[in-house]
Amino acid sequence: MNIEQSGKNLILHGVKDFYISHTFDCGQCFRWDRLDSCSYIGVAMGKALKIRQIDDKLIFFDTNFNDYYDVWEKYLDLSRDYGKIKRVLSTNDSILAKSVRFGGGIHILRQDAWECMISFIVSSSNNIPRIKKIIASLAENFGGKIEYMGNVYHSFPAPQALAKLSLDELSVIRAGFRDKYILAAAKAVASGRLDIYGLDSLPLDKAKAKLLEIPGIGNKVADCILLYGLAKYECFPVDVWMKRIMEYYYFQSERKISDVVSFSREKFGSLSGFAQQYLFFYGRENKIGTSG
DNA sequence: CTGCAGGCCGGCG
DNA sequence: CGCCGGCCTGCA
Repeated sequence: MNIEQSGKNLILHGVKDFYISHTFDCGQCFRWDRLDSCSYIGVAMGKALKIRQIDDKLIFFDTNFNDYYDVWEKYLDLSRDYGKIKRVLSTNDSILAKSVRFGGGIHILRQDAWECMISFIVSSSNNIPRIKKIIASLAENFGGKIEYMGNVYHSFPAPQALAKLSLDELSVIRAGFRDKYILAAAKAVASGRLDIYGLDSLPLDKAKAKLLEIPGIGNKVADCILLYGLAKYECFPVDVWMKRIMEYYYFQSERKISDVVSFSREKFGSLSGFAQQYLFFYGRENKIGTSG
């Protein structure tokens, strides 16, 4: 992989095991919008970015080396050897082998843990279009302005910016019953009671217990925060979709969510989170479980 | 118009 | 413990 500046754009050549369409459409993030078949625009880590992929070439529009190395390389997880992960997961597992072939460009984004926490609180009993709308509204109303390529975008608001709001002020984002959870989470982080960015240095069980103290965060939401925001790759978040997908491919009958989680973590070990992403993308794109 | 969406919480047996 | 109804809102 080599990188060059071309005018205002940055171009990465020789990209392997990464496709933006796989990565942005496998359910882990909510702030990227598809512009056309090979381009997306989004906001992450306080920066806006338009990105285009043509085969093994990635174009970062209006970006410099500093932003690439400080922000995007880590966020997009571009320095990890996904080829190795895919080989290990594909061994002796024909379902995963197919999933990996199908969604071979998936990366697990290293998202901001705080944004991740609020995003997955919002995801509870909700659908993706509305989740995206609520998070966009949160940023537009309470986040900072970002000027980029002649347009204005908005960063995800800081904990302090949300913690000082009343329920009434927050109601503009139309989050419904989740509004009180958002405020509680913001207050916990803003006050220092929850050191969200320090959780990655704790053992998994300790970190998870801390998250579960926040109202609105249960087992599934906690696993999402740990996996997508805190790089705890042994997590295997199971929502209703993953439950159906695992039942369809591995059990051929119904299982409790807790049993699906323990089975998967036992089977996939430290690569559980990666396995979950490949299976989720494969199952959903093949419409597994869309009607029972 | 009823039903329901990428869960969580609280009450009950 | 496990099970189940209710929850905001928007959209089919």
